[in-house]
Amino acid sequence: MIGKAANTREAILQRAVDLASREGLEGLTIGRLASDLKMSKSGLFAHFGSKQDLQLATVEAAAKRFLEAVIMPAQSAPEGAARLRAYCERYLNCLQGGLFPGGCFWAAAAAEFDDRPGPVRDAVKAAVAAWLGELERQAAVAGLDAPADFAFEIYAIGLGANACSRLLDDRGGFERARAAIERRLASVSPPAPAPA
Amino acid sequence: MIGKAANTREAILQRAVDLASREGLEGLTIGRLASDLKMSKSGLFAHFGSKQDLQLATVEAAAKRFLEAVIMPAQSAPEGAARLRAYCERYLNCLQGGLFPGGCFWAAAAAEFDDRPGPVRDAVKAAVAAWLGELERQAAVAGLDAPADFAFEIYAIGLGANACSRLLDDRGGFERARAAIERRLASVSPPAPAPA
DNA sequence: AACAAAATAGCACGATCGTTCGTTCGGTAA
DNA sequence: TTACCGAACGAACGATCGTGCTATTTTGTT
Repeated sequence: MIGKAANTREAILQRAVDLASREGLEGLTIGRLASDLKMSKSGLFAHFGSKQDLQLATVEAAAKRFLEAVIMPAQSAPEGAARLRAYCERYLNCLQGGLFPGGCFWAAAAAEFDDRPGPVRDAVKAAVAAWLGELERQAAVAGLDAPADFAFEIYAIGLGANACSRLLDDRGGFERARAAIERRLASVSPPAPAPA
Repeated sequence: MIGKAANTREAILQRAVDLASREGLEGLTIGRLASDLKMSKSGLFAHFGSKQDLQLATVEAAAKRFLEAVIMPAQSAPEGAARLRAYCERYLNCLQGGLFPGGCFWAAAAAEFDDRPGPVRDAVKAAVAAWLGELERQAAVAGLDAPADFAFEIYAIGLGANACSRLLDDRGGFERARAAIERRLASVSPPAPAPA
């Protein structure tokens, strides 16, 4: 046993990601988080030292959750169009399945911190840029003629689907997103065959 | 003259829209707003009666600003593809030109309130739905085969361009957005001729 | 110029924010 | 058993939040 602090910290961060996806990284309050976890404010606070450090750790935990739910499971698909399909399908499934209970963490964090310079913004920006970069890389492998344009559109469609379902209560946005993505991929790779 | 309160209220709301586009509708604080305008908190507060009413009035003022900068000027273009082009061009120009100094007010408000039931969320939702509805209507007039899908994509691309420029500091997102939109419109209507 | 009404300021309240401090508890090592 | 150390706690700090009250100033009407 190397210390139970790590476990506690992990539990705090999982809850923090959930809370932040609903209330935002700023609306994520130490008192609220502590009472949710039945801890004292000060006991929780001691794990981080400042609210900004808590926010940074929360962003990191959200990135890990996204990585494990979307990126890693898709690594079994061959690079290129197939992996792009795996990424998009998993991303949309995660939105629908509630990977983040308050809607896409990154959409919320991006909107909240895009105008607040500082380490938190930098961390969010790095995570989103990595996602866009990976999309672009796979698009290049797939042979799309403008990989950066494609990555932009995929990213935008994800934002749209998230907003559609969360704000407008229109779950149909997911299907529209799937169709829009498939429309672009079909030009370089035929759609996956229907299961037997 | 029926009272100068209306003028003061208007000045407050203009500043409130600016502030909310940067800090969010919740980060929009009465004290901050008052000191920005060199007013007392209570003097400002008296115009609204509650923070929620201030937020609702701010949403309304943002809708008016958007209407006057994007919707109304485009009414001179004939309905259909031409008006869609006018909408999109004006929307993107407004993002670039700083109609809202903190990036698209609606993108920020949508992300912030999509999980907070209440009158503010309803107002934001209504405004976004109206924008989407108008896009869909014009897409139908233009003869696109799936107007709702088109409206969704336009909306998503707007969100993407906003995030791209605000979070990623990539102004190129605007050009990508223009290209993506034109790609869809070109199928039913040739691009506008280059000026002589 | 006097007066009523409207608009703004001043002040204080309870609550909550992030943060600090001193203390207590539980487990490990000597 | 005793000494110790990391983890969590409870109380409190100053600041700021939204929100009431009561003056005071400004405005429009006579």
